[in-house]
Amino acid sequence: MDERDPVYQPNSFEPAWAQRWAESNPFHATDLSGRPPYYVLEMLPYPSGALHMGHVRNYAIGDALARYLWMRGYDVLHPMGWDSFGLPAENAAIKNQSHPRSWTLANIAHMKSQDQRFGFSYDWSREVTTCLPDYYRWNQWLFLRFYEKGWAYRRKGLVNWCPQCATVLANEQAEGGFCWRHEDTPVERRELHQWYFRITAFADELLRDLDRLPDWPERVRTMQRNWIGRSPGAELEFAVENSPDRIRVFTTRIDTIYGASAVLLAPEHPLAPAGSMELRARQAHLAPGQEPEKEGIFTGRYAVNPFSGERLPIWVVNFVLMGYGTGAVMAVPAHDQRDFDFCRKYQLPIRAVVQPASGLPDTLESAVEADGVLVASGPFTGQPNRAAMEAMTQRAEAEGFGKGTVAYRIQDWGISRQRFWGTPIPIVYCERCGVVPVPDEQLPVLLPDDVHLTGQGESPLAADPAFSQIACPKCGGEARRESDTMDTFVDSSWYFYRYTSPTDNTRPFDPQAIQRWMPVNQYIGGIEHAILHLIYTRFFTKAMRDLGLCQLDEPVTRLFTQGMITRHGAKMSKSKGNVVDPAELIDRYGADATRMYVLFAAPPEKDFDWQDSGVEGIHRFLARVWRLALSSAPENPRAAAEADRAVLRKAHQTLQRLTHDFDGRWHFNTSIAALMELVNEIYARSTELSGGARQEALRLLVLMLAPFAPFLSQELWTRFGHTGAVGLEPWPGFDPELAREEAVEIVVQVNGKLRTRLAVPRDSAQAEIEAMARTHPKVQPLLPAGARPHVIFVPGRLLNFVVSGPAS
RNA sequence: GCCCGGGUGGCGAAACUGGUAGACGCACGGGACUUAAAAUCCCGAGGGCCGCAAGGCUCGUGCCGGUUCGAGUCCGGCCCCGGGCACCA
Repeated sequence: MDERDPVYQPNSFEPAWAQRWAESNPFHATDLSGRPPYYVLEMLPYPSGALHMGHVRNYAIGDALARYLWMRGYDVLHPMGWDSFGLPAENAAIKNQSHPRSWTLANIAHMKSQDQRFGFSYDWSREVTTCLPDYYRWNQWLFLRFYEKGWAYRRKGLVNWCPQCATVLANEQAEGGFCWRHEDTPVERRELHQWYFRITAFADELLRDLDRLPDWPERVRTMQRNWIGRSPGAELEFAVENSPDRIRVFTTRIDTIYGASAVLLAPEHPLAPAGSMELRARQAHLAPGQEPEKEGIFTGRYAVNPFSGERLPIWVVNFVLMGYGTGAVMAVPAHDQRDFDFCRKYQLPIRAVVQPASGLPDTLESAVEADGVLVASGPFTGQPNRAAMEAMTQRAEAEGFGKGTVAYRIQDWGISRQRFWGTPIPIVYCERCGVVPVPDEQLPVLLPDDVHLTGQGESPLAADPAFSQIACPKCGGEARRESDTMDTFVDSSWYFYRYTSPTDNTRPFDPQAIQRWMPVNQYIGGIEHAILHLIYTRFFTKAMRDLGLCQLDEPVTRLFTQGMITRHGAKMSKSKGNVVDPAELIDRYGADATRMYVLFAAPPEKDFDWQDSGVEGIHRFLARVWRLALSSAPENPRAAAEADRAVLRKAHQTLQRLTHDFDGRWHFNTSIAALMELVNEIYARSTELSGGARQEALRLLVLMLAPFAPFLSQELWTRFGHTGAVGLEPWPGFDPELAREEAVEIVVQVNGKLRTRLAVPRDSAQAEIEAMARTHPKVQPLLPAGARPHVIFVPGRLLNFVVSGPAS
């Protein structure tokens, strides 16, 4: 290499370091050291084949933080693993006539090597792969504990079915009536036996504890609040005329019951007459989010208002949901807009029973949902409606036809999937004994090695007699294994507990390791997991706590949601052809430049649009550092103390800014900008700098680059003659004395308008500055002679003369 | 419709508690080096107007208004973009 003009060629040294790190695993959390623990976690990826830019952004953020924390003296747990069950592996297996495992493990190997090529500081000794029996046996074990508690149960129910996936979807995965993987495929409803996790038992706590997560983004907490959807109200029983049937109705507005005009049933309601589903069929082909016209069919039957004794016609309508409340409501058109629209269309009576302070119009043109005083409400007339709610609920309870209750939008989590590549549900069905859990000592229930996947029809495991036909663990008689597998969101609900003791083969995790590492100090991932994964994992924590497995209420203290990377204004996708492949960028610019660019382009929480030319700029910057560090320093006989001071001042100011950025908002774009400024300063002063100052500035620069450009900083650190990992060096402390600016620029304003700037020594007194400013040719003519203008002085910043009247 | 974000040069952005708007970078222009180019190093640059020039004046952070000596930042109203939820009784 030419000593005078060293050329920055990252690919000449990055791979060697990557390999060395892969072998020596320098960033392993020790459990033993005196350092305080810190758990930095990035969401584990699905091994789809190769890293994409979204991964790179996620990991570059986490890695900068993890490396910084190592340098700050923490014992950092920074693990990585693979969310490796799931449908794409099955599809690939069908295509390649192979086992899903081989495709999955090959992808993992490749993506792991990419992670290593990027220099991410993962502790690879803790790698967790969810599709391996070592991991999924604990899914099964946890399932059995849940089963014992009644939190895992089986029932027949209407489920969301995606014809593309050929499997069931959780409600969370079927939002808006479309599959989360196949956004154009409408979800069908099927009735199947399914296993459920009783997440609703924790709904209240999941909601309440959101208030104990101040370091989660408000956005995520709001989304979870809405998703849980708690509504306090009352459940009331309506008798049906000439029938023993009862209809249970849920309402949040019991106060309006004297204004009820009808009882409305969802088409799926057990008392809805045959043919009611007709109403649903007609709304099946609407785009998501489109509300169909309200429609109903009168059943010919009547219910009795338990408060007024009034006869109310029973209708089946298309706008009542079976999955919420009781699947039946009372229609109070005067005080609910939906009921209003419906009753007006079918000419049912509309009677107001709550009069707001502003009064009621003669004819209602829309529902009145405001609070007020009850009218025409029997004995409750004249009461404020809020107070009446309580009184009426009490009466319903006293007379035994109702009670106060709370409805939730969230429903139990259906976890059964009719797929092969997932955790087998450890249950056996015996003709004699019924549902029999697999005994712990028979775990894991292994997935068979020889499979014939077709992608057609029912569950692949059901079709495999070697798997499904077994002896009952209880009576030894003929029995059948459950052939469904678990939703992969089960796998990701507790994987980060496993990182703390990944090789424990006696239990899912070691409570002592949990004690040291959990909760996760900092979790980093995409906003798309705001509800699914992040609710499930909170649920698991609470359930495991109640099982005595850990003592945590919440799994994650701080959550950071990174922004999306788009290109040409759209999310990167193969079908749009706007994908940028990280591997190509490494070939061209190296790993350092690639990961540093995604941090430089925008603050990490913001979306940003990919600019191809941007990486080039970072590459140029790193090359500039390279040349600066490795060119032989010019002999500077004229070395000036002033230059030395200026450069060291800049270096310490940079340190201050970086430390601040890391400890605060993580605006790494400005951290990197500060590093660029420092480099510019060293360049500008290089001919007047003493050797010692130059060396010290470069030392600080290389240490500060370590969290962002680990390869370059390690290479330079080594070439400077140090041994060992630069990433484990202590983060330099900044010296406020050195960082302090000696001269400041004071802005001089007249009436708030900038007139001039004065360079003054740092601690100049106001009187001194004021005297200079008054006589300044730009200022003096604007000050009325003889007058004493009001002066506003902000030390170190500005001086403002306030003169009344026109300033000329 | 409801709930969050967000609107600043040609572009990505910066401005932390109200105090120099546009740091840093991309793209661009000029210069140095070179036979030449690339690379590199240095310089320039928000718009408009005036000036041969040094320089000066003026407008400017989506729009309208307010508070303040002073507003990108605070308050009120509106427009636009992105995201989430959406018949939840």
